Amino acid sequence: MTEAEFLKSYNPKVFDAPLCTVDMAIFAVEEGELKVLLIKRAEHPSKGRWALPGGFCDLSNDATIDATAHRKLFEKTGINSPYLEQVESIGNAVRDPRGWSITLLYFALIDFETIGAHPQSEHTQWASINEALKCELAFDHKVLLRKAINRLRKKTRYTALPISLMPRTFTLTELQNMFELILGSPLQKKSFRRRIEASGLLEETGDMRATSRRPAALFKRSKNFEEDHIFPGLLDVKLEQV
Amino acid sequence: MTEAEFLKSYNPKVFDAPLCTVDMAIFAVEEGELKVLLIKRAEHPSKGRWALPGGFCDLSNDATIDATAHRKLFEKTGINSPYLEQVESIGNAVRDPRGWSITLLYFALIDFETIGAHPQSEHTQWASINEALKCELAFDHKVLLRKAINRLRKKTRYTALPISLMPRTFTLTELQNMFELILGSPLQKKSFRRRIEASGLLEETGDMRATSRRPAALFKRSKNFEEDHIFPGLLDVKLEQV
DNA sequence: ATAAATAGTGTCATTATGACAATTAACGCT
DNA sequence: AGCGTTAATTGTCATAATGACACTATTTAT
Repeated sequence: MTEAEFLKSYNPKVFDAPLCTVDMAIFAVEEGELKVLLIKRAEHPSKGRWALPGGFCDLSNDATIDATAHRKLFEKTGINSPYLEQVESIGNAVRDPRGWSITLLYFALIDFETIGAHPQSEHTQWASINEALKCELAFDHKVLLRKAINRLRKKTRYTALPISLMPRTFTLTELQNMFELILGSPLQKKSFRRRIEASGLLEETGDMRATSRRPAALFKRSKNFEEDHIFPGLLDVKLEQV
Repeated sequence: MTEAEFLKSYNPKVFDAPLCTVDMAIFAVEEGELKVLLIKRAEHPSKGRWALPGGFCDLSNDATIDATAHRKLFEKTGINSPYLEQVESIGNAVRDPRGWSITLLYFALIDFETIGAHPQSEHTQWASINEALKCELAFDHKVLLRKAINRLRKKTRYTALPISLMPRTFTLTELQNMFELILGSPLQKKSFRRRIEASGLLEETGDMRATSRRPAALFKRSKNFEEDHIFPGLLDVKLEQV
């Protein structure tokens, strides 16, 4: 039998296949808090529970699983090009009452200022991490959320990832606040600035942020910006794993 | 409708689900070369091509995707408890001619000396990384192999992962050779030993390796061994990404 | 005994971060 | 204009970890 003949006679439905979904932890910062987008499930199972946005791969419209993730993100936030990273895939017989299921977990980092909109309604909320982890989330989404947060925290110790949560321009103090917010502990101002400057990831815009005190220089991503730039040393904080 | 009623009437087969497989890059070292296990495909598609070992999740026997990975590893190597890590999931419409498919990519690190057997036959070979990447591997397995190798190399710069490729006891020089083999560049003996010693991951067995020259102290994993121990600094090598 | 080879150590330089003080620039107030 | 307050920015030294490289130690072969 040739491969062409084999494929002609192949029926993918004869084997049991797991349910396959993409779930996303979409992070943003608002009012000095790290928040995650939650959707209230409109249908069974887990109807009425808060959940991470997600859904099935649409085989006829999504070319890749990343496309599915981008589509989900766009449907919920209107955002096209966020920082998007695959965290891990979790699959087992018990996580979804409909049957053996696998989810591809992503996280996205977005920023309200460049986007403008942050939908909030009866069925959509931006919950702070602590709030979200206190909820009874749908399925195993609490586990998923923990994995996403832990990944974000871990990478914040040795990469420049949190820059992707910032608006187009920002001050170094604002950026440091973002790092501290994610890590949950304060950083040394001087060390932080040295790191950032040595990385060459940012450049001054020339403008200043007008505040009630001494104005701060505004920075933006430079030509050679890469969000997961790896610093030569780890930031010395003890992470609380959630 | 209650959730129970919903589930009763739910048919997972009405939606098109992607094919879902687990593929593994199983690494081991032999004769000073980093090798990966390849299987010659017995069936269509890609019949006759070399491929990474893998296969479908067996929903009735595997409780989790990690169980599938462990099962595949055991089937091919007889090994039960290797270092096993999920690398990434790759899914798209074109990687498998049978249709939209997702693979969950893992890599495993094993060591021949503790295991004993390294199957090699007409249908099974341990190929050096360079050989394997020169082959026309089945499906997108060349891409998968690259991803697995790059992950291994990257983590070797800041973790103790390669210890999992070593036999139960080994000398520090042998361990350094392993690191150098993976990284593709030489390391400073002193720096390397300092790092390892400071980590507390290893302890001396008290025995010595008898060689034709000065004997070397044998080490083994200590109580507090953890394969992905993170060192405070990056090894300073420029990685060639494959 | 001596050379060769590999194991293991000593030492200083370099790089990066931690700690913390000092300086600078703006604002509001008197 | 001068002063206090606040936040931005820089200076300086200590500490930690790696890089470079030389030196010592131990074994075998000759």
